Amino acid sequence: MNQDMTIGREMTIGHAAKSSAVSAKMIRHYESIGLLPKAQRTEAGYRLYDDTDVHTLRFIQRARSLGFPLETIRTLLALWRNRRRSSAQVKELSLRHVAELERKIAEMQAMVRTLKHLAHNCHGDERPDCPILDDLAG
Amino acid sequence: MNQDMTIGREMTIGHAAKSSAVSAKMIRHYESIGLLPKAQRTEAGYRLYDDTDVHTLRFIQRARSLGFPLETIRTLLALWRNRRRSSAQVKELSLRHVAELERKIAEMQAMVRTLKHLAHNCHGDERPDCPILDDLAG
DNA sequence: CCTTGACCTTCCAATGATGGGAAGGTCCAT
DNA sequence: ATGGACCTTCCCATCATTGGAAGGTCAAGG
Repeated sequence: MNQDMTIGREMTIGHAAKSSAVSAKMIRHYESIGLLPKAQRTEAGYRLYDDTDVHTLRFIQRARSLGFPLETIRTLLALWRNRRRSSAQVKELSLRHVAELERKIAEMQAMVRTLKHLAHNCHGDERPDCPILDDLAG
Repeated sequence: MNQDMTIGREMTIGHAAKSSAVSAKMIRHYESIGLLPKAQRTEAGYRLYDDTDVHTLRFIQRARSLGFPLETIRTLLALWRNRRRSSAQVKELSLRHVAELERKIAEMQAMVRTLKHLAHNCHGDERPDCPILDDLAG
């Protein structure tokens, strides 16, 4: 009687999407690249997800929100599932990702510094003279 | 006698690429999307570039190195060529770009902060316990 | 004259993560 | 039975760039 309400938490892709904050489009995509196992299907071909699947999707979503690339997330998922993992591996992956983020941040900060300097020296009025264009023109 | 050496600075795409630090591939691509005018051609169909073209390519290269997207560079090139431009327009484009860069920087910095915090609390040894995975798993 | 190697050409495809949309099938309530 | 809200697969677009295949051109040297 309460089988549908409390036990069988199977849901269609739209519900799994809302529960995990991962779009249905991306859920299908993750399955297609093997990041998620192939979902169960109804007789009509609809994908079905359970709580475990949603848990995995949330894991992916959180990892994406921290900027991890999907290939790294693939490894993180394997480590998460592996009870004999070493935390050193996870930490290593994370710190490499941090290093990559910091590299990109530094790159962008250099751009910002240069641009602010150039813009600071630009009148920004109706006159055509512009140190920004002068810089770009070499 | 010195026509080839000093006056006719026409060169093939490979030379233009080296002179501008823009790859031949990208020069062709920029032409195909209309960022560069169609290059002159030899009878055999080889593209030919002169100093003005190389100047434009360097402009693009420099703008790319400051992170400007190609569509913005299209506008910057038009302003560069327009003697009646207002420096205000250039400054506006630049500051919008700076704002976008700063937005991305802040986003990445938040990721770095979180990841460093998590990694700091991770033993990073052979044990499986890992606050990073705990966080991702929610 | 012919070969070799370094150029050049166009066209197609991949990257990484995501979104948009078409064409068509399914499910459920009215 | 009809409509609307789902679902399916498939293709395409983004952004800037690179890689490669298949083939043409050019200059130097044997």
